[in-house]
Amino acid sequence: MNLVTEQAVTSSDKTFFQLRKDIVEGQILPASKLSEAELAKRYTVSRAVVREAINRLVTCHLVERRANVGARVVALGPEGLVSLYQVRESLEGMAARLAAVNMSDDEIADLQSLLASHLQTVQSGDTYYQEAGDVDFHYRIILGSKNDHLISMLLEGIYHLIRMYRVQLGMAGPRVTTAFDEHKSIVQAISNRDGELAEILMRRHILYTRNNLEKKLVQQAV
Amino acid sequence: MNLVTEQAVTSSDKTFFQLRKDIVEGQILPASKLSEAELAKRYTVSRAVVREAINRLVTCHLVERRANVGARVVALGPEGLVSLYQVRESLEGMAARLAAVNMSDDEIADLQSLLASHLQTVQSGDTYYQEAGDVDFHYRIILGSKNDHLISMLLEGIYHLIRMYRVQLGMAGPRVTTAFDEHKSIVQAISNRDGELAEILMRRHILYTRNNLEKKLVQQAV
DNA sequence: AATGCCATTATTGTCGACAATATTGCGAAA
DNA sequence: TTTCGCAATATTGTCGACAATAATGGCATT
Repeated sequence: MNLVTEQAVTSSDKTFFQLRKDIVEGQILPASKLSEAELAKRYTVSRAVVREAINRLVTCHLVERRANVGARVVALGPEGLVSLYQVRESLEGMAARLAAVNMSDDEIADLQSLLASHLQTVQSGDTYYQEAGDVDFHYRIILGSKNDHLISMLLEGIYHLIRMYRVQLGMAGPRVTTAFDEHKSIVQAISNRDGELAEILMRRHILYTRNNLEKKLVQQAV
Repeated sequence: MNLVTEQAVTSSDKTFFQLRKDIVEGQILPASKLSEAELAKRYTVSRAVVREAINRLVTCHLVERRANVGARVVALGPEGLVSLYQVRESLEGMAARLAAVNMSDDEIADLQSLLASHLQTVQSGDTYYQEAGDVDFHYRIILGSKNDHLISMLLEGIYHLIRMYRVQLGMAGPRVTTAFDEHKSIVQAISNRDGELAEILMRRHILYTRNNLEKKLVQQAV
């Protein structure tokens, strides 16, 4: 299966994608139980395909399963968010380092033009596509690492969990202009083929994002 | 399921562990096909449990599956080893950083005594337990990070793949005394609660190990 | 009234059979 | 002879039913 254009070929794939979507987007609430029989009825498939879909969700760390008891959607806590961002900082920092070495000149040019279009968006005050743009930016660098292990861990593992947090905490993400400057310097480092700097900047960028999220989390708790 | 003391409760668990063992230890060769029917006969279980076991192996990146075609044990190449070690360097560096903050004083004391016992082993010229000792060292630091995502990625993901490589390349691992000194300085940084240094040293340590493996790989190719 | 035990019930784990898809090998046409 | 297409075969995907295990509730005992 391709990592980016995930296309569902089997019935189990579709159920998996559907369930993942429902969980990440909050249709199915955290800590809720996933009954195999019930889901089988809901999606009009056999219990076997639901089972397989659930197993895949387990490997994404989106649900947890106990033998002979059942599967529950993970419960999100502040510690979970922190630990997730620690892993993300580590992996995506390495991705930036590798991207600086492994991206082609064309890919870097594309990345720069993406950045330019983001600048336009920011200046026009349009905030709607901001998150999508941010995701696009990070995706390109991750893919630019050309490291399959890294790519799959980030794109089919961590990123869905992070999206789930974002939806759950109801944050479309502020920090637009400052984040843009950070993106800009990362691209600069990559186009200079300076992997070490790219890694440092990417890690800082993610750390700032995390701090920002935690701040919001505290506000929300009050 | 506990991450360290993995105990098989279900039939599918046992089959999974058995298959993983057979693959990692080379009983089942890389790039060989995993026929569901054949394995079901071999282990005297139903095809469903074999299927589930194979799916779990897929998530460990030990086998690859294509829809309607089947599953094959991954083929190991030099690039794969490099990309694996890049991920390991990144994650385990972060683990060391976190361990410096999150390990208890008792755990650090245990780590130091482990190091002392390793010194004894090295001085006595005994090389047999060297690899086990090395694994034990790294495990403690990984667990010391107290980050569940990090722990599961490393211990139930990457480490089995690395073991597979080691077995496949037939290297019990040299570099005993130098590696010991590196371990020593890492422990020093951790007991000083210096996370930043611990991360740098761990990353260097893993990079050296990788360079050493690559050298062996080239020698073998000649 | 509270607690511990046992039967009941519901849910998950396992199985064998059938359906759908990919591979293989044969034969026909260029 | 080579290549294309089709039929035969083998393997995977899906299904419903049964077995095993855990959660539930009532009953008896203290």
